[in-house]
Amino acid sequence: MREEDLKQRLRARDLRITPNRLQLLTAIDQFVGAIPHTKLQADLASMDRVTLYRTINSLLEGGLIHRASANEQESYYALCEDSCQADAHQHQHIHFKCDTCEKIYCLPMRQDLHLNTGAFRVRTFEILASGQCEACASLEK
Amino acid sequence: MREEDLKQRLRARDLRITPNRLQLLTAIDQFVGAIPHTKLQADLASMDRVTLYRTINSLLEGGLIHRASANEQESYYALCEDSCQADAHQHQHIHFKCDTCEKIYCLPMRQDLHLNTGAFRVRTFEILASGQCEACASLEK
DNA sequence: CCTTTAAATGCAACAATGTTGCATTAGTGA
DNA sequence: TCACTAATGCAACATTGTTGCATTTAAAGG
Repeated sequence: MREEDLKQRLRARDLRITPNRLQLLTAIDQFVGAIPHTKLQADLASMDRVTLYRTINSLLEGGLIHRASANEQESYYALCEDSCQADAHQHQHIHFKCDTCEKIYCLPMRQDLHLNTGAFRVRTFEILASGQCEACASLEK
Repeated sequence: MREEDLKQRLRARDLRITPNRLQLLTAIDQFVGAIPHTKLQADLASMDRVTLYRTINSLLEGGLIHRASANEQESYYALCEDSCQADAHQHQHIHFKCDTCEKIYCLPMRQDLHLNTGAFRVRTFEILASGQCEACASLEK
């Protein structure tokens, strides 16, 4: 994605354009799949550790990125779609962790999932899946 | 659940029966929904912090309990169904977090979910949902 | 019931992860 | 260019999770 596009996204959410934010967005954007926090910290070593946490938070609150869980301690981050609203993320996608390469992918949901949960009213949901990704599967053949 | 049942589960997995393990299982069993780690630590304050971590790990590996993610840092734990195998947990259920009371519930899946993920081969999955639970919904009326 | 042995426990120290306060710097609108 | 507020860096702290090691204990066999 071009830097101008990233700047545009920041402006759209009334977030100031700073070198740190652009660096962070670029790192997230260029990584295939959702990027682990530790990788961000390694890649953006020039940025203060605390600033990284706070910058991530700003972008989360602004709805530019979202956090992908993975049934572990570590957090992963990915860019949001344009359609995401800051207050009501509709991530109708699957966070898929490959058992082989350990990357986290954000896959689109190809069907409308209706969770039949009786009297429990579902507002949002997220699916964590694991298995083997396309790339690793084709390597095995 | 009776203590004898809990002991039986430990025996079935070749895990020694100790007061700590029984305490931990009882705490998890009696809590409505999946119990947060911090709550375990508070309830089992007599148990060493490290021992708690190790005991949880033993029970996880033995397949007596499972971890429920919740798009946050904190881990939650719940008893497994009898059908769970230690090596291949098939938790075809939904981890539902109530926005109001913040409890985590393990809801059964009432339908067979087929995740259409193309060349990505799904081995296991977990669904994290949030919204309003039955109890909180009925209080509002 | 006693002995033996490996597993479980408690404690200390450490490591990793995340947070808060505050002084300084920098982005943005006037 | 100025003024104002948000963003940053640094130090300190808090929380969460891990490792090593000496001691205790569950449970199997005589």
